[in-house]
Amino acid sequence: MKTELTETQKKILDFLIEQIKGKGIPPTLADIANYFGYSNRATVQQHLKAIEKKGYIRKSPKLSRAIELTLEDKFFVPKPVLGEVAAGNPLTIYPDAIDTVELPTIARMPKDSFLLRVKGDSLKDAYIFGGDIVIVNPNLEPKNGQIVVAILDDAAVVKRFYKKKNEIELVSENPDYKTIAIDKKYPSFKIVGIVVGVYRSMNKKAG
Amino acid sequence: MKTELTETQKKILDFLIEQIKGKGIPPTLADIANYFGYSNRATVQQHLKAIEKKGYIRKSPKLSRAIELTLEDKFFVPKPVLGEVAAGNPLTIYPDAIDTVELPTIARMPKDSFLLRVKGDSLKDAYIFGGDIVIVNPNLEPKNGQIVVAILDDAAVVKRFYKKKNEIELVSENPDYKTIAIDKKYPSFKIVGIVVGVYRSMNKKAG
DNA sequence: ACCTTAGCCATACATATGTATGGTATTATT
DNA sequence: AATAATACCATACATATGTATGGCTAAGGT
Repeated sequence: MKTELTETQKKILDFLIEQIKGKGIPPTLADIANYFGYSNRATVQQHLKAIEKKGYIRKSPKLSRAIELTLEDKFFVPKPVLGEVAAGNPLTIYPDAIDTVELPTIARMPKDSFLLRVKGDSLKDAYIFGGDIVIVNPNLEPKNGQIVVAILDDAAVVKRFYKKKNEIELVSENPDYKTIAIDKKYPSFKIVGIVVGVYRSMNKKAG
Repeated sequence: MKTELTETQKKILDFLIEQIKGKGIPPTLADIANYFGYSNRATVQQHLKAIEKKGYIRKSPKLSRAIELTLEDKFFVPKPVLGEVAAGNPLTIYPDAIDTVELPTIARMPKDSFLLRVKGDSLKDAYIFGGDIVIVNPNLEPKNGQIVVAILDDAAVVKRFYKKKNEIELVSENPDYKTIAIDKKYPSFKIVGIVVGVYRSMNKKAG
C-alpha cells in the first residue's frame, strides 16, 4: 500500500511531524511553502497530494490545517531517547539518540524536557524499574528528596538528591547500592534535570 | 493578572483545551460556534477576546486556528480522572470525574482513551501501584496476558486478562489476591478497555 | 526520440476564516 | 433610573487558505 516517499516528500513529511507533534498545530500550505522557500502554495499542494496518495497523511478538503498523520492510527509515534541512564551503576550517556521508544500519542514532550530509559534497579524502592522511561525537566532546581538525573564523570545516573553542607548526596532507593557523595566543587559533576514523571508502555509484557 | 472567567467563558476554554490537547488541533471560530450552537462566529470571537484579555489564551491575528493555551507554560494541564479502579478489591466507579490529575503535557490523551487512578496493590508485581494513573484505551480487543480494566457488578477492577474456554479469568499480579473467574455469559461483566500505559507524577514524594 | 515522474512556478477562483461594527436582551451594580 | 457587563445576533468586509489548471525544466527508463 504505502509506497516509498521521495527525498523532498520525506522532508515535507518530517516537517509536518515536527510541527504537529512538536508545535502541536499543523501548518498551512503557506507555512510549508515559506519554510522550504517555495514561492507558491500550489507546489506544496502537489507534494501533499503525493504524500497523501502514498498513505502517510490524510487531508480534509477545504479546511485549513486539516492535515492528519496516518501514523497516529498506530497510536505510537517515534520519539528519540537521548541515552540510557543507570539507576544502578553509571553508564555512558550517548551524544545522539541511541534508541527510539514507541511513545504513544499520549506522550507529547513537555517543552525542553527529554526522555531517558532507565537501566538497572537501584530505584526499585521508588517504583522505578529498568525499561521505564523517565521524563526529565532540565529547567527546574532540584530540591532535597527529588529524583534527579546527574552526570558524573561522563556517565549518567538517576538518584534521589540531597544537598548537604559541602557536598551533594545521591542515594539509591535500593539498599544494594551505596550512596554517592560528591563535593560541590567537583568539576565533572552536573545535575542534568529533575525527573518529573515516569512512563511505562504496556506493549511489552510488564515485569 | 488573571481574572476569573465567567461560566460561558470557562466552557469555551474547556472546549479549547479538549480540542487542543485531545484532538491535537485548535478549532476555528466556526467550529466553536457550531459546537455551542451559536449561529454566529462573532459571538465566539467576543468570547475569545474576553478570555485572551484575562490571560488564558494567546491569539495570533488573522491566522486560522491560531489559539495557544497560556496554561501550557506551566507544563501541566488538568485532566479529569474518571474514577478509581481497584487493583485489589472492586470499588465503585464514579459517573463523573472524581479528581483531577496534573498530567504533564507529555501526556496527551490518545483519542477516546481515559485515565483511571489505581487504588490498591494487587498489581504490584506488574509494577503498578496505588496512586498511579493508568491510561485506558477502550477501543482495543484484549489479548491474553494484557492488563485490562473491567466492570464487574458495577465495580471496576484492573487485572491481567486471560480468555479460557467458557470463562474469562482476571488474575492479580499479587499472590495475596485470588483469581476471579467469570462465565462469558455473565450479564453484569464488561471489559472497559486495555491499559496501554502507566504514568506516575513525581510531584508528590514517590513511594 | 518518446514518455513518465518529480519538482517548481504563475494565475485564477471559491470559500473558509478572522475581524469590525452595530444592534437587542438580560442581569447585576450603583 | 442609570450604568456596566455579559451574552447573543446580523451584516459586511478583507484576506488567509485550499484548490484547479496549465506550463516549464531536469532526470531516467523504454
